[in-house]
Amino acid sequence: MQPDAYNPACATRLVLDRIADKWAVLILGLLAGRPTRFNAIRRAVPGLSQKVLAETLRRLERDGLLTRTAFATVPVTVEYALTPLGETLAETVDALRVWAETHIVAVQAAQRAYDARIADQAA
Amino acid sequence: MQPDAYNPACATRLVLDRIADKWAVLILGLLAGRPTRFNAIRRAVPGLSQKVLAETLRRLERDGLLTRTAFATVPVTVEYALTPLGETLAETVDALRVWAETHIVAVQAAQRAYDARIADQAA
DNA sequence: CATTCAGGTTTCCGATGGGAACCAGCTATC
DNA sequence: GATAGCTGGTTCCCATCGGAAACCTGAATG
Repeated sequence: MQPDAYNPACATRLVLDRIADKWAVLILGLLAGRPTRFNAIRRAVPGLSQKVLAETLRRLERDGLLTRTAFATVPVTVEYALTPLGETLAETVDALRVWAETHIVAVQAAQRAYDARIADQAA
Repeated sequence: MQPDAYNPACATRLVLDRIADKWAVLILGLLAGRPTRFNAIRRAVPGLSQKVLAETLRRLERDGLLTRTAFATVPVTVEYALTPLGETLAETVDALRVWAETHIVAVQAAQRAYDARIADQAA
């Protein structure tokens, strides 16, 4: 079968579903080039709950995008690092973050214009 | 304020949340370069419900990424087309789809390996 | 008169996501 | 010696979200 993200029977759909995720984007961007510990990620991504971080990391690990390494320190520290596969995705996904940061102003202006139009219609 | 997707108080977070969406990725990719009607999008993206399509299109319109044009035909036809801003985003998100289609095999292999490791642990 | 097409909206329900609390193991502090 | 703190999670509960299916308007068609 040819990979085709538009075919719901194609597993590509599942992969896309997994990587088109806000938290995954931020985590991959953060880990790019530098392994990071669980709580360090948490601190770097405010608003991300422990639960969702743990789940997201486990999914990314399962997908072969990052590795989880526990060190027998006290307390135990766990380090997450991108795999080569993960690094290739991080580059791709970081473009999304960059787009958001670059075009935020235009998007917000569009939102205000849209909302004004809607308000006029209602009036 | 500097745009910073890692700051939850920054609106960039909202934009990222909106564009890091499976359906938005597929829709933007589909509309790239060619305006498309509501039901044509629906047929091209199996699994996408009318409700979610309508909602997603309205959000993308509000964000200034596409335009909605109704033609007074019978029955009324509605055409959705990317704005220049939307085109720039479509290029970026399409990279995500391409990545998924390119690396699906590696991801699936990683998943099988992971699941086997877990099964071993349990046994 | 019923069906078909267009582009939606409404209703309902199950899955998902966030917040907060809890847990274990060890240490440093009072 | 009790308490608080660090580590990296897990569990519980509730609100929101997404999907399925039904319904809607309005005109043409058989």
